Amino acid sequence: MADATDDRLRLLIERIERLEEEKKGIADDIRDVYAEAKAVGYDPKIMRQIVRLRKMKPDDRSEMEAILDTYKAALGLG
Amino acid sequence: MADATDDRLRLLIERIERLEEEKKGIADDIRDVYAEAKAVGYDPKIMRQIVRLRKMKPDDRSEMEAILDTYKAALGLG
Amino acid sequence: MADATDDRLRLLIERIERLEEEKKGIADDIRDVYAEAKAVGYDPKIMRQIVRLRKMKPDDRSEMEAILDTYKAALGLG
Amino acid sequence: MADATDDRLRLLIERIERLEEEKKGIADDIRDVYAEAKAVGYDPKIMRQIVRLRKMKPDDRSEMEAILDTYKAALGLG
DNA sequence: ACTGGCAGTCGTCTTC
DNA sequence: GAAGACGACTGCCAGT
Repeated sequence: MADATDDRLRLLIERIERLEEEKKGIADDIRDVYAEAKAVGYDPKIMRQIVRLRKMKPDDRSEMEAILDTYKAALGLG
Repeated sequence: MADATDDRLRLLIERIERLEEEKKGIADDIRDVYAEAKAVGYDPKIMRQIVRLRKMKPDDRSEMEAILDTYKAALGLG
Repeated sequence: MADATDDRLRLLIERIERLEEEKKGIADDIRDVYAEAKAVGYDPKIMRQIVRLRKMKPDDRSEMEAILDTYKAALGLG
Repeated sequence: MADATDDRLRLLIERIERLEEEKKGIADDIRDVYAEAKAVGYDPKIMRQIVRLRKMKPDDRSEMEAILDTYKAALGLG
């Protein structure tokens, strides 16, 4: 028995699955770019840090880095 | 100084950032579908389990469920 | 210069680090138990599911499983 | 029916559960320390970065920071 | 093939 | 109460 309710759920699930596939495709593309970067000598892990930093608003980033420096100084992490 | 090397890195980073944006867009869409499902009475958490189960190959799923039942029985999780 | 403020931060950090070490020790122990279980033929991944199920209140678990069955039926995931 | 096999599985599960509880206790303690630090004016998020940095071997950390600076310069993240 | 490291996902907590 | 952000955990992938 597959009534209207079943179909509604099925439709929602299928939309999600389609979107998940798309998302996976993009994620794979990202992975490829990092691999390509690594192949020409860049460090993927540090590139990820860069991406993270660039995501921040400049002022927030500056402030964060200033505090970080303070803490590092306090702990002898020069 | 922005030489060719710098540009290569910048290009790679920008490709990644563009892809990350696309990915986030898709993720937001997925979130919306779950929200819509919840609004009509479905349980999003359980829907996620369904999506996970459907991702598996049928044989693998059957086997997994069989083992799970065995373990549940062994522990009185009737 | 290491004034009182520095020391306060340092002390907090060191307490955290000590606790993190303890936590890692426990996590390693857990990993060992799963490895031991695997060595005698149990499936660690499914054991994790069992642990998750046992964490739930019995009534919540029953209800969840009932809904899950309904959804599975609706999608032909017999 | 609870034969020897069942008991072996049960025993393993129970050991895991006990360890999980301990782990959760420690995690809560860590959370408390961060909360305490925040209460006296420290930034927990940045403290976590410090903890991460201190976990690294000094040479690795220096090298990582050097590369990071290079990349930041290349991207105008002064 | 296995172990360790990393990224992505999931759940929690805080904020609005 | 819901939404958004953050941190923790699990699963996956690469390296050995």
